[in-house]
Amino acid sequence: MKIYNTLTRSKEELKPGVPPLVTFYACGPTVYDYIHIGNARVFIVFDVARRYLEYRGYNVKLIQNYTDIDDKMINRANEQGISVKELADRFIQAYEEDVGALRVRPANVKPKATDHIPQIIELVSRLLDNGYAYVTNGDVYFDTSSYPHYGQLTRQKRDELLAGARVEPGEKKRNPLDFVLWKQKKEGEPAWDSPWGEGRPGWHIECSAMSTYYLDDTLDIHAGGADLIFPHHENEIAQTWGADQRPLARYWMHAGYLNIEEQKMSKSLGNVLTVRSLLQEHDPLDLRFLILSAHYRSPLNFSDELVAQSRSGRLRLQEMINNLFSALESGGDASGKRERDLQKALEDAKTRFVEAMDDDFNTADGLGALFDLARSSNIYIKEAYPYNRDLLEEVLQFYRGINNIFDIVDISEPESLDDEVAEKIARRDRARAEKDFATADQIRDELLEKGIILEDTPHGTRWKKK
RNA sequence: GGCGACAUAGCCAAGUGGUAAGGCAGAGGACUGCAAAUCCUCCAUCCCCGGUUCGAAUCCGGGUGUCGCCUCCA
Repeated sequence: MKIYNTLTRSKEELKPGVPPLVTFYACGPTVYDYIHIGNARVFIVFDVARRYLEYRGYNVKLIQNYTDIDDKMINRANEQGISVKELADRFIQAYEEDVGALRVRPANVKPKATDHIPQIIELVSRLLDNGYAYVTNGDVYFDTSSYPHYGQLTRQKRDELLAGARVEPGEKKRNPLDFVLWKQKKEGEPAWDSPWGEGRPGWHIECSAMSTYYLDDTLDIHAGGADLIFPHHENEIAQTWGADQRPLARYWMHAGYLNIEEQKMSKSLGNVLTVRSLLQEHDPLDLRFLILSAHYRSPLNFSDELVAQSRSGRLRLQEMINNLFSALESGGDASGKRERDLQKALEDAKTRFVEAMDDDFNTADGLGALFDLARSSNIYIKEAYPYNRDLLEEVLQFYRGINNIFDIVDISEPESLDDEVAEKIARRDRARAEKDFATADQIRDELLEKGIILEDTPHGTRWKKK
């Protein structure tokens, strides 16, 4: 299993600290608003990564934090005239709803920054003790000049970073690159007692504190969106080193950007697409499929056309699953060349899928393997009759396993038909046998209105829900 | 200015040395009473110019173009 490590800019063999355990920390949302599709990409991509690692036999412990205290939280809460806590509660719930609809599985631990103030204070104290931080008027800053490797993740030296850095007026930093660990309370802001007076944590510190608290040692994987590389993850690395003289994580994974119609999503362009609004008109599985159709590190350009394409492609897989269930009804124990061909196609797909995913989670290539098997499976169903029931089950079982990672189709036993509909289908079949196509078509239209689509196959009429 | 990524058919997208996966759309055909679903066929010399090599989309050099980061944006 190879993973692209942003730290080394290369693919590396995954070697967890204590296999089969993989400790996985994914940066979670700042809960001040509904998440947008760009956020969703990150969560979906790492959800799939996590599930694939489990598929490969790893025992994944996933931590995903909620940032529930920072400037954005405070500003938004003030705008809305509610407390930061109320804001956080509301959008944590919204997040869980949205991401749940997208079938992202919850993390094992979902810590909030505000629940870990003691750990944060403790970490800041240690940084001060170790000489990596300084206090200015109740603020505590990390001293980037004290950490020689600062810039390693960003691949820039301190002075190079410095060249582009902006200096905010009125700041109490010694150096523009220094960042705040603890922020002194301003009037009307939530605050906690600390050795440096009342205040609140800076943004970067929470992840270092919480990952250390829950996982105790160097993380196997630390993941987030590409825009977190600098400064967020760079700072986390520096902090954790300063406090504990150890790397924060072995592998750094970053998901690429998602743009809208070639443009970055931004409030000023008015092109922010929330998951909530997209779910009004799109099937969440189509969105998942869309995300997985590109490699996670590539930029992805979201558009209505792309959603439509994704849907068509996804429905091809869904239809194939339906075909499998339908064929199972007439499954027997046939065996011959057709069975051998399908068996071969199945083995090929298994191999290719794992090879693709083992190569830094190449989901696009993995999908290719699924489509290839879909064709073979459809050919088998079309040409071989009766079928080999065990083989059909085996194919279905493969897709079940894959879908436990990708989650892009529904694989469940077809519902049983209610008597009224069954009777109508029987009546239509009689009409067709008598070449009374007017009646047959009328019944088909009738059922279509009820959301039931009829398809005539050489082996009888089958139905599906619209 | 510094750092970095990317450039494959109408669209999306794999492929990192051996003569271009897959999906969507499109065209033709098979099947069907008609449909639907499905299957078959067709549809790219991989941004440009050099170089290395028996052989390059894949490696090297030089261009061109697009994008990102250097601001508490995923």
